[in-house]
Amino acid sequence: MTQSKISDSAVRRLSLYLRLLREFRAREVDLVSSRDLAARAGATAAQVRKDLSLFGSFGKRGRGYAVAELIEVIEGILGLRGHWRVVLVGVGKIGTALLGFRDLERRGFEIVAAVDTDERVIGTEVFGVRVSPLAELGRLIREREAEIGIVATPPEAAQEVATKLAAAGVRGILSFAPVKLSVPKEICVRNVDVVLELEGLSYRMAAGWREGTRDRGEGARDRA
Amino acid sequence: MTQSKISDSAVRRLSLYLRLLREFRAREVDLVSSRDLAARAGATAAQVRKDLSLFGSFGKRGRGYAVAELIEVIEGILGLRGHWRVVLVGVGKIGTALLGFRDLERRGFEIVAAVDTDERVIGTEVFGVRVSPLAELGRLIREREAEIGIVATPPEAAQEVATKLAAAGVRGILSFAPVKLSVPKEICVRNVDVVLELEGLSYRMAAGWREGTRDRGEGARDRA
DNA sequence: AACTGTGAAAACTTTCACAGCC
DNA sequence: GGCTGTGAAAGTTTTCACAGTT
Repeated sequence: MTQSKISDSAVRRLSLYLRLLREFRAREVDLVSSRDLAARAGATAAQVRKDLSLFGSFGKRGRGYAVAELIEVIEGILGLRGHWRVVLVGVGKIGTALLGFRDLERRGFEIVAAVDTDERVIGTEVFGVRVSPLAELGRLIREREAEIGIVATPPEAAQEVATKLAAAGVRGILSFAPVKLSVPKEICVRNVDVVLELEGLSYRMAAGWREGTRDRGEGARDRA
Repeated sequence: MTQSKISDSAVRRLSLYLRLLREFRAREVDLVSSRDLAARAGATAAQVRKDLSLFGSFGKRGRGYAVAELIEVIEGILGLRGHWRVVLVGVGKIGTALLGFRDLERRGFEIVAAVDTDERVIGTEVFGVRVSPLAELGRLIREREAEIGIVATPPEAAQEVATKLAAAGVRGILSFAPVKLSVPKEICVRNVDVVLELEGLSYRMAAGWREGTRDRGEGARDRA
């Protein structure tokens, strides 16, 4: 059992490159070198080239990469041509923040339905999305063809919600609950966990980060 | 230049183990095996043992790890004995959600001050924390001895805020803005980026995640 | 018998360095 | 001259497998 699977970090970097490329485009730059991208992404030029070469040859030797073209290529790789329809479960503090976060839609993730269990929220409209009772979750997912579910409930409720999402046919779940969700393995799950990130900071602040800092970024690299 | 630096993923797993250990403790389990932890963390038993052995020998052969003791050990490793004082910059949707998120404090991260530029928010109290004008940021950090800054501002403002945080002496920054922050390299930075996570999901949903799924978790492993 | 701690092997990721092209 | 694409080398992380301990 060999490759064919691209590492998580490589995918993450592609997202990053994509964002940077859009900035370049907005500034009407239309050719970038791996070095340009690397400097801004905090990677090395060789890594940028390698990441891209995992999927094909998109650059022009001696010149660089065509910004507009590379944007399309990476969008294709990441599955971002077109919109994903997203259903939100839990309209508490995080859920509300997500509903108000225009970037999601601008980046191709449209929240097409929201549900909650709290009587006081059900029936209201939050940032233009009507909140339905949890019982409607399955129906809403099927009717609106949602493919991604966001879990923004208290941790105790998360597993039950994930099971329902899976049963109703979503293929991906983004969870803000600090618990490991068990779902059929063809469903992709990711977690966002602020406490975990803060603990990561804490570790580096307490222990490392003095010496041994692998400084990246600006410095000249690649054929130094 | 060799080791001595523990990988990010290992640190992340330690956080995870810590959380699981606390659950075990709440259920009055006082001895766990690497296998128990692994099953719940989505790792392998060997990995749990290796992660811990990077820092010392904390288990009892033939029995397992003492829950209470291991909690203390990991808290020590992660720098979580005692509280970190945190300053929040940006009391918009995300900032407000963070202020209302009691888990932060329970996990040792106390928000001791919050600032914003919006006149309508300045002077109000949000979940018990008074919001001050941005101009006060430096003074507040010094007076309240904040060591971590959270950046929850629009992306355009993030770099400027980060520079101020650094100048005022924080040693760690957690940023929700989708930009690479440049700060003196002794300051540790982490990003939380929901769009990036969704794009990661998108990639797996579009491309992989069919075959090649390295299923983990439940399955028997280690000395199989 | 159950389980840890750990060297050694395997797998994977990053960096190097250079041939090839514009 | 400047820059990509890529094998090969170096480095890192994960897994294996077993000696050692209770």
